[in-house]
Amino acid sequence: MGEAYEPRSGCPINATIEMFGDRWSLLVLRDIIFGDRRYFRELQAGSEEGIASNILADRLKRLVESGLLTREDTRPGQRARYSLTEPAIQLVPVFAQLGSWGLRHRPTSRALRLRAELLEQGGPALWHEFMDELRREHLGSESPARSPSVRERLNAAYLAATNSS
Amino acid sequence: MGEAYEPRSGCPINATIEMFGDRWSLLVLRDIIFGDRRYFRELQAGSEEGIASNILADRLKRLVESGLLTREDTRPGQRARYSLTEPAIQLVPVFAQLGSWGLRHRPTSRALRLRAELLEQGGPALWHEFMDELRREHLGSESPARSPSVRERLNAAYLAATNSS
DNA sequence: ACCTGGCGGTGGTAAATTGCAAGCACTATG
DNA sequence: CATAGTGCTTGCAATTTACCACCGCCAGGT
Repeated sequence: MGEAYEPRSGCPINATIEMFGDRWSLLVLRDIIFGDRRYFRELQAGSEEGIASNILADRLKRLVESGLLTREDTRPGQRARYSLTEPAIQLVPVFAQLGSWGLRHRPTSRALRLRAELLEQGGPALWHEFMDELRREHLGSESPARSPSVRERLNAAYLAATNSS
Repeated sequence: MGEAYEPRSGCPINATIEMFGDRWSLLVLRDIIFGDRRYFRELQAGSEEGIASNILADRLKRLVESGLLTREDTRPGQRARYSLTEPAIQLVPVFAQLGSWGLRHRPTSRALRLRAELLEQGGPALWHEFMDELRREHLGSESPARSPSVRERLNAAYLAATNSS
């Protein structure tokens, strides 16, 4: 994977799977999108699944090469911020469907399930509101911010569940 | 992967990725769902991406173990038919979103792109019609069949594109 | 100048996965 | 009896993945 290589077939589903069809790429993007993690160590330390540092480094590099992330270029030793690109932001509906399927057919923890449930209930309208929010944060687009943000709502539900259980 | 193992985390997205997060599982399901391939050699010979027989055998076994497919049990030497289960049928919206993303952000061939475009234009209504169709074919549920079927429509568009180009 | 802690990684190694080519046991057909 | 077709299985080499420890760089404090 990585840069622009030739896909095995011209099928859109295959072409997508070839970019994300591994155990980590989508999880890294998930943490950036829903967890608002922008820096290497934030991503590593906050990882639910415990990603190893070299795998995280490799995936970040591939995601940058394939145009899903941009990396603020800094001198070595200084922390660099990663930002989503428009293609990555458009993965929100994919995440919503993956989450919906998972909460119906896989064992999940109550707190983490809530995000997927809210995204499902909110439907495409909520997804697009969230995508606009991500464009503001990551692309610096100039559109009015609503409050509370979608992520704040998702996190509030998560926190409420972890405290009350 | 395979049978019911403990997921790395309780996140629905991760739980889903752990089932399909490889380069072949989803493609096998795609061919069964959209290509109506039900037998081992049909799947191997018709594969756009050229799956090897041992990998196909492994993935079919895992998909059966994890409850996404059922295998008609036959005497050895006789061909066995694979059928989708309800969880697998509910992957249709996931495929639709993966296809939509792929045709916007990845190079795809015109003919194969059409299926994804039709699924996108049809929206959730078409997805559910298609899922009902799959339930009839694979689960033997008793509901009235419409004509032409969704798959017939998808394939007709595909064939029209391959002939005219 | 020097230490300290945070920063984004790299290297070594072992395990798992993949892909290719053959072959196998069985059944149905002629 | 031979042939073709069924769903796989077996070796084996090559690649990929993953875990662990460790590294060099820079900023800030003293």
